[in-house]
Parts: sequence; structure tokens; C-alpha cells
Amino acid sequence: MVARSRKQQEAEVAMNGRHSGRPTLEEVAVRAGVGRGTVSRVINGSPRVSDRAKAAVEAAIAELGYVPNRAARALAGNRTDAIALVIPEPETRLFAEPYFSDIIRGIGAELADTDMQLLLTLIRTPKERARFAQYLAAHRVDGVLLVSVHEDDPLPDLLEQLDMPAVLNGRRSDLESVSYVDADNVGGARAAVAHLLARGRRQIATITGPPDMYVARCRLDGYRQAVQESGAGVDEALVARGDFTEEGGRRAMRELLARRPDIDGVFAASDLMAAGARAVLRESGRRVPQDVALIGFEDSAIARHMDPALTSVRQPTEEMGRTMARVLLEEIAERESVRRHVVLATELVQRDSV
Amino acid sequence: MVARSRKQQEAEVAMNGRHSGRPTLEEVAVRAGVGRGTVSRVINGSPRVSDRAKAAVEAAIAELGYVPNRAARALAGNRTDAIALVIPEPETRLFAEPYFSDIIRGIGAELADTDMQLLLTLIRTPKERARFAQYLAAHRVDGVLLVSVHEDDPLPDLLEQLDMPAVLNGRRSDLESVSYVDADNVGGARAAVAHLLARGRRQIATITGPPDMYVARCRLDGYRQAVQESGAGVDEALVARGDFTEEGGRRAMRELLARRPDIDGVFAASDLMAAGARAVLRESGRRVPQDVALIGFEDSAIARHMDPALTSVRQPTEEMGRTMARVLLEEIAERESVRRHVVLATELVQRDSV
DNA sequence: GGCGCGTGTGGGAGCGCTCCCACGTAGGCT
DNA sequence: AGCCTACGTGGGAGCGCTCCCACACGCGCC
Repeated sequence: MVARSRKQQEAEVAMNGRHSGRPTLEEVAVRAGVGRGTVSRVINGSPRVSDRAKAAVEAAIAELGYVPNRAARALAGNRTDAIALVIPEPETRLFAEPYFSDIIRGIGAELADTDMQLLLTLIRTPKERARFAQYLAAHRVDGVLLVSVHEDDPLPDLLEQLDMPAVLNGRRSDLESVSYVDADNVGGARAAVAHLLARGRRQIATITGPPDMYVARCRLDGYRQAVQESGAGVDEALVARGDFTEEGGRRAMRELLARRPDIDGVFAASDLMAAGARAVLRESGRRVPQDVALIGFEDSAIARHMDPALTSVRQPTEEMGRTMARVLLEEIAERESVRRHVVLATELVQRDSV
Repeated sequence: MVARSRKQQEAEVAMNGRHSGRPTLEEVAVRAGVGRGTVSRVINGSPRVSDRAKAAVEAAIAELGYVPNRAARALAGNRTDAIALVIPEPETRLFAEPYFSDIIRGIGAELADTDMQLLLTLIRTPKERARFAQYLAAHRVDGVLLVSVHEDDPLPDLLEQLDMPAVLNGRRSDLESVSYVDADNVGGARAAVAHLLARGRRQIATITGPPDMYVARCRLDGYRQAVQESGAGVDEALVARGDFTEEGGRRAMRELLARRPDIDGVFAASDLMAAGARAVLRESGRRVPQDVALIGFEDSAIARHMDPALTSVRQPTEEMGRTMARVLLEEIAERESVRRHVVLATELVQRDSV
């Protein structure tokens, strides 16, 4: 009882104008002539509030310019209203790709009318990974968005173990258990190769990504499917292994030309490798697209600025970002965790290299 | 008194193992055989703790795997341990530049061993700006990092008005009042033009950015200084206005060639404009670098992939990011706000276009 | 031997919310 | 008319910290 009267006194003092800083829920309640609970219900959109009370509260909020205190909310509600976007360091360069930028834009767009915060987390060392694991364990975020996950990345499993809502960009394998949003890599690659075939190319080679990456295998599968659908068999001499880098593209292209000088079309599983291939083709005196048609994947800035401009497979990146965020929000909202797997279609952007 | 005994009972119950979830400061205190205050002091590095108590607390923390609850800290301490990185939407594309990615990497590196969180905030509409202003007013962050600020951007002034620690990347004018970290645009441009002069070029044109951008004026100033230092006067016919886009670069280059067909060197105030200029030069039958030497600014991915690879002025972007973060942390740490203005040197990256 | 100070310490109060229990009050039923 | 339900509501308790006051020691001094 004593405590209660003290509290009331203080509330009165506060009401008398002493108070510094921004208004609290309590002050809104006093102003609206209702209890704290009612204000809270209005703010959180509970249906169990009369129209009259709701209107009064909303007016008071507007007059006072009330903004809820996030920390207090987080503490009382045992949530954070924040999600982490995790970017492994080796990939930070990829950041520089429109790909990333678009994903982030998509995420931002989806989050815009939520009051979720987006935390940027760069993980560059095992030590930082350990630290991030602590973060997770300490429930400092409500969910996690992971981009460019490698097959051996332990983070997704850790997330699953902690029962932390998470969405991957891409997947680690066909059996990916964690929720993910991926592009249709198989379909995109198939469409690219089909396009080359349609343009009359017959000796179509492919430069793959590292075979331990699922995305690389998918793009190779797409190549195989398209070739087989054309009735031809896949000639393994036309498949060269790259590593998604420009230099890797160069090496692979040299191999291919040595094995099969009659190549008239190349599907590179990334724009960067296409750029490398293009350089080697030029060195060898071959013209693009007259002698050899070339298609890349990703539709990055490099594609647009190559000479000739590179035909490439575009992923719906912004849409992927949006979807990732949406899926994560859904997962956070529901209690039992249902995994969601979304695959979005790709599009062939035709330029001058075919 | 009643309240106190109740609390004690609960603490005991908690100690008896009922409790769910992560350990609290209270539990650490019990385990270490000290009071809550002492644990708090150890965590916050207060010197007024005996070595014995400190050791006991640290042991307890390690055993329990204690991680402080951020929300509780924020609520009690009236701070957030978070800073916002604000990116205006029109610039989100710029995100795709290594420039941005490097800045973010720098920021991340500096923040890595702090326990500051980095909040990504994309602002694309006036409505979102208003909302962000509310965020600020509600003290949801301890400080703000602003990139690519326009001269008419109201945000910096708002921040100053709210007395919110803030650091700009770049500045709005010579008189910038808010703290900033900028590259030496004047010096970089001057070095680029001096380089062209040193290679024997005499009719050196420049393609500028929009004149209402301070950075564009700086780069133009650098051009002027270099030309004047060479003993020649600045011929205004050699100055064409661009807008930092590729198309703008094209237009400006056409103008320049129409006015002065004898141009033998071009300094473009951005790589993208250099790319546009390069295309027009090729159309006009001029070779780069034999007929016309070309230098860009920014050293973006485009520069590396142009044909020929573009000589460009590199800004120490990662270092800028690091510095921004450091400066902001300092500003947050001290109570009276001292503005800091940091200008970092640039570097000419020589490739094949000169 | 008593007084004062400084240093290390415990723990109360409170940050601003959410959760939930308990209390009206109005309606529908027998 | 009496009872039960349903809904709208007020407000206590508590989330896990930090801040700070007050207390206990130990030491030096006069």
C-alpha cells in the first residue's frame, strides 16, 4: 500500500510538468483518461477496446507525440523487434554487386511499414561468429536473414538448434531444412542454353562454379537439361570448371578452346567468369558474338559494361529480398515453426553477346 | 518490507533451478557470492572493485555463460548501444558500388570489438524520413552515420537540433557544421589532371558532376588548380557539365568534342561518366589512350572492367568507414559535442586509359 | 583510544513497457 | 427477477538492468 501511494504521488508530480524528455505510456493514459492497459491495447491493435477509448487514446498519442520506448517493450515483452542480416565476410565484396544491393532494398521495402529494425552483421572471423552465436543465444534478435551461405556454414544448423526463425538466401542442398528463398538457377541456366540453341549454336560449352556449391551444380544441371532436351548428348569435354572468379573464367575458357576449338557458344555460370572468358576469346582472335556467343549469369554491373554488353540471366533480386523478409516475419509471428521454401523465376536479359 | 521478503523468496526459487532461459545478473551475483551492484561494476569495468570480487564474478560469468540483456541495459541506462547507418533511397543503387561496400566494411571493422549494433536504415520517401525523425526523437539510437548527403538534405540539421551525435560521409559545403569524414576530392582531381599533364597532354577537358553538389565542385576545383599550376589558363570551353551518370557523361563528351575537337585528355569526375565519355570517343573514332587519355574518379568496378581499363582516383573508402565509426563513437562517449572534420587522402590508380 | 576519511560493497528504487488477474457493467438466458 | 456470460477496463507485478545511497570496514591522524 505504501508503495502504491508513492507511485501515485510521483505520477502527479510528473503531470505537473516537472518531467523531462519524451512522454510515456502512463502519461498518455492520464491524458486520455484511461488506464495503462487500455493504452497498451490500443497501441498493439487489440480488438478488445471500445471505439470511444480508442479514439481518446489516439488523440492523446497525437497530442503528446508519443513514441513507445523500444527497450521497455523489448524487456517486458521478451522480444526485440529486430532482425539480423548476416553477411559472411568473404562475401562482403559481393556486397558491391547490384545483387546484394537489390536484396537489401527488397528487405528494406518489406520492413518499411513494420517497426522491425534491420541489424547489419558482418562476420569475418570465427571469433566473430562465436560472438554472434552468443548474440543469438541471448535473444538479441527475433530472427535472422542469411545471405550467401556455404554448404559447410555451421550457422544455419545453429539457428535451427536454437529454434531461431531464419531464412536463407539460396540453399545448401536439395534437402535444405531451414527456410529459404532462392532463384530458379536450373531454369535460368536451361533458358540461357536453350536461347543459344535457338540461335543456331551447336557446340555450346559451359563454365561452371565450384562443384561444392549447390548453386553451381544447379546451373550445370540446367545446362545439361537444355542440351539433352535438344536431343544431343552432353559432351563432358564441353564442361569446364571455374570458381566464379574472372581468373577462373579465363582458365576454364583456355581449357575449353584447347579441347574443342570449334566451340560456338558459351554459358558461364557467372558474369565475372563470362568476363574472363571474353578476354580469352578475344586473345584467341574469336569475335563475340559472331564466332562465339556468350551468356553469363547474375546480370551484374559488369554485364552491362562489357564490350559487347553481355546477355545474362537475371534473378529477381529485389523480389527475393522482399520475400525473405516476408517469410521471416511470418515465421516470427507464428509459434510452431513451419519451414518455407520459395523459388523465384529468373529472366534472360538479352544484350549483344549472342 | 513485505515487498523485500517476497523478492528474496523468488530469488531463492530461481536459484533452486526452476528458472527457464538465460542467466541474469542476479544469478551471477548469487553464484559469485556478491551483490548485484558488484557484478554490474565488473561488467562495466568500474575500477572500484577488489581483485578478489572481480575474479569471482568473472568466473561466475564464464560458468553460467552470462550475456547481459541488452533491452534491460538500454532501459535502465537510457541508451541503446546502437547506431544507425542512414542511406537515402535514391542512392541505394550506389550501394552497389564498392565504395559503399567498403565503407560498410570499414564501419563494421571499427564496431567489431565494441558492442554497438549497426542499424541499417533506408530512407526512400518523405514519409519514411518523418518516421526516422521520430526514431531519433525517441532516442532509439545513440548516434547516426549518414552517407551521400545532399546539400538540401534536412537530416543533418535535424540531427544537430536534437543534439544527436552524427557523422557525415562527405560534407555539404565548406562550412559544414556537423562532423564529417571526407576524401580529398580537390587533391585527387588535381593529381589526376597533373598526371595527364605529365604525360604530355595539353588539351585537357573535364566532365563535372552536378554543380549543386559540393563534391562535384571540389573535383572541378582540383582540375582548375592543376591546370593553373601548369601555367596555362583554364579554358571554359574545356569544362562540360555532367550529372554523375553514364548518359550525362556521353552528352558532356559530345559537347566537348563539338567545341574542341583537339582534346587529348579528359578528366571525368566519376567512373560512370568516364564510361559514357569512352563510348562517345569510340563512336567518334578516337582511340583511348592513344588519341585521348581518360581518367575517372572513384575506382569502381566499372573502372576495372572498362576496355581499356580505366585509370581512376581511388578514395580510401574502407578507411573512411572506419574513421566515421571511430569519430561517432568518440562523439557519443563525450558529453559536450565537439565537431570533428576529417579529410583523407586519395590515390591515383594507374591502368591503361592514360 | 577516538575521530575522521576513503574504499569496497549490498541492495532499494526505478527505467517504461506487457502480461494478466480481477473487477465492474450490460446483455441474454431460464 | 435472478443468474450467468461476455466484454471492456484498471492496475499490480515484474522483465533485467543501472544508478546511487548507505553502510561497513580499515587505516591514518591527533
